[in-house]
Amino acid sequence: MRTRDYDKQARIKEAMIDLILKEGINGASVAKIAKKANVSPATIYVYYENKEEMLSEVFDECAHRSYSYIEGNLDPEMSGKRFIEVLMRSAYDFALQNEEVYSFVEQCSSCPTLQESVTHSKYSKYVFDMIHDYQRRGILKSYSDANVVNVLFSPVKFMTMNKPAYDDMESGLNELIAMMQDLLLY
Amino acid sequence: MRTRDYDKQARIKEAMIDLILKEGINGASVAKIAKKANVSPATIYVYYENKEEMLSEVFDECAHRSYSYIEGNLDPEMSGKRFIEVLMRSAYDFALQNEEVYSFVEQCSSCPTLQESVTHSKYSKYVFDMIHDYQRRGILKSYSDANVVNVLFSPVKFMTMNKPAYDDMESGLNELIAMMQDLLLY
Amino acid sequence: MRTRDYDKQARIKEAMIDLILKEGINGASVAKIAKKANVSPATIYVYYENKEEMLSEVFDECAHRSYSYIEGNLDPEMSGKRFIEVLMRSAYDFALQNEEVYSFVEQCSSCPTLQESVTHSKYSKYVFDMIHDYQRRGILKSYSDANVVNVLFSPVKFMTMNKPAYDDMESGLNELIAMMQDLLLY
Amino acid sequence: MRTRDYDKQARIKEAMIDLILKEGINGASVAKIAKKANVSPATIYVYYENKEEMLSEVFDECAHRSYSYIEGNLDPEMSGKRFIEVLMRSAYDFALQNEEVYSFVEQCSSCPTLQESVTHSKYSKYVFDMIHDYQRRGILKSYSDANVVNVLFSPVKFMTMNKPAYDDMESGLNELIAMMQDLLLY
DNA sequence: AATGAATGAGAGTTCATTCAT
DNA sequence: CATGAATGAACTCTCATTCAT
Repeated sequence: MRTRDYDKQARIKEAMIDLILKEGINGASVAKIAKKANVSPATIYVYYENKEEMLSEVFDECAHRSYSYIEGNLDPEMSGKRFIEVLMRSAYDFALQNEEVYSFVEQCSSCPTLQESVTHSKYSKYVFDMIHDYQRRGILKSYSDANVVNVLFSPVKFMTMNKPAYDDMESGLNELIAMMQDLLLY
Repeated sequence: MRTRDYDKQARIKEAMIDLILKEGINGASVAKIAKKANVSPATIYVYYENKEEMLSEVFDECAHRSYSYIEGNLDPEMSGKRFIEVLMRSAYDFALQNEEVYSFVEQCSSCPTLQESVTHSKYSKYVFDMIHDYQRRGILKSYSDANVVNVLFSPVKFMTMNKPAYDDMESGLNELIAMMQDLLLY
Repeated sequence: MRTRDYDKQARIKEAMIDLILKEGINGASVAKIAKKANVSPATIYVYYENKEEMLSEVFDECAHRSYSYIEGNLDPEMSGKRFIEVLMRSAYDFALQNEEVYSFVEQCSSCPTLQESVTHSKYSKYVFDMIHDYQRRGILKSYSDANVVNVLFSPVKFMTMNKPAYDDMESGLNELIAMMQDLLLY
Repeated sequence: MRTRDYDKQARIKEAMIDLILKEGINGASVAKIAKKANVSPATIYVYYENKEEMLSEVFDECAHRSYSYIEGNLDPEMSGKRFIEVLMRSAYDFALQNEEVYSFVEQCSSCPTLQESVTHSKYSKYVFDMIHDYQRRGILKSYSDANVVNVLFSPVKFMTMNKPAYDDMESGLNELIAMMQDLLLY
């Protein structure tokens, strides 16, 4: 259990994410966030210059959490096949377990006002380094970075956003992983 | 009585899409839309029950336009290789030429309030039928419908939303097409 | 059963009264009235100059219905005691049976905009004539017209508007009638 | 933080009552009230949740003021005759002097939306206690509470609302008081 | 006579933000 | 640092009414 007056900023972030997920980006007004976080609206402006900054900071943190999770599951020793599987499955699992955060990030990504702050560092250097390594070692086919990342992540994202299209998510994911292993590995 | 002015309705739709794209979904207020369309705010409510209905109706039309464009470029006689190329390139071209509409559709897709009206008929029956046909004729590998559609469309979408990740869009697209031909065809 | 296209004006009046009673005077917008009466908003302006005229005309008719009902129960031959009883009971019965109309009239009475058109002829000449007759014949005490009418009607109105104050309406009314007979008759 | 400005709240209340009386309940829009009270429309929502709450709160206060005034003129030592006179005259005086408030309360009473909050405690316990006392002492006839209150207040109310029916208000009131003394006292 | 379309004005309410303490 | 009060601007939507057929 958290202490009664734990970090205000954390409470604000949480409240914000919560509200965005429950009521959409429009539902997350400063007033509502303040009430949910149990602080005054004015207090929010002690921590953030304005609402846009709030959004982008919270977004960054969410994205970071996501990368960390994926990276935490990776291991430079694993085979190319396993690498692909772990990467895709991690992204998928994270999306399911933290559906909130993921959907929040998605929502921000398509909000024009935020797009600038978003595109930077969308995928972690760590993952790129591993990809390059597998390519150098002749395990991964030498497609362009952008497209490798693209086919590894965008179809997973598609799955989570189009669940109704899939009869069985688990086997759908397995098939997708197999497809990408087939496509990217020698 | 006055007859319904369908040009007016068209102007409203256009103004709406325009504004959403320029200022995001939040920037597209009824008042602004009305001003841009050169009608009174009240007039908008002659054509739409409320703002949500506006969004979803315009969304539907946009989605429809997109499918029509893609379908218009397809031809049952073409080879499997060409089918994949045309499909992906059409989706990409449409996204670029009608960047407005495409991005609008995207934006709506990640707006919680609209998600219900969105998932239905996301991809056209016509395309599914062609896919099944190619599969039956042993040209296309027999992956599940959902995943075939997934890998054909989501990476293209990814491209248009992550342009900065690509040095050269054209060659990026070509590579992507080649990858999918490799993946899906026998 | 009414014929399918019976008098439009009647339908408008009814719809209006209905709406006022169900949703209050503010709930009775021209648009809603039109929809309920199954006519176009514009049609209403064929019959009435504007909304105020509508209100006052409908009000007048309601008031008239009320007087007619009361007058219909009176009979010049009856005793003073009976006269008072019939007058009060009629007013009360009408209020209950036509609670709608009565409450509508009340509501109009306290709407400043309408007060001018209301005060005239609030009580019928017929009733006044009977009162004068009973007074001339030494049956009714010779209080001023205004006060006789006042004590005969306002307490009944009070009852209908303060039902919760009464345990049993019927016996409350009986007592009230007895009181006024005691007060007004020699 | 800024301290609540109770003068501001008072100005809002006053503005509201003022407007309701001059232009009716419909004429008292939030914007107009705000302008008259010299505050921003948004400020009103600092003090009241919504317009309905505004109305009912202001109504309550007005009703309270009215009771207080009447009670202030009563004295347990006075004779039954005097009690009736003071009660009716106070009600009448208050209605005239604070015609605004009184008419406002009336208007609210017949507004369907407010009727719930209105019926409670319409007449003060203090007055009831005095009535019971006079009855126990054999001074006041033992009619039911509801009817005693009814005949003491509703005719006065009638007077103030039907002034044109009276040639001379003062003598009209005197007659009415005499009538009720006659009716209610042994 | 009758109507659906159209509208300017305004309704109640919430917004992101600043002020004063 | 932290806050409730305060706000102008903007929000979605409805109003009574008129227009064009």
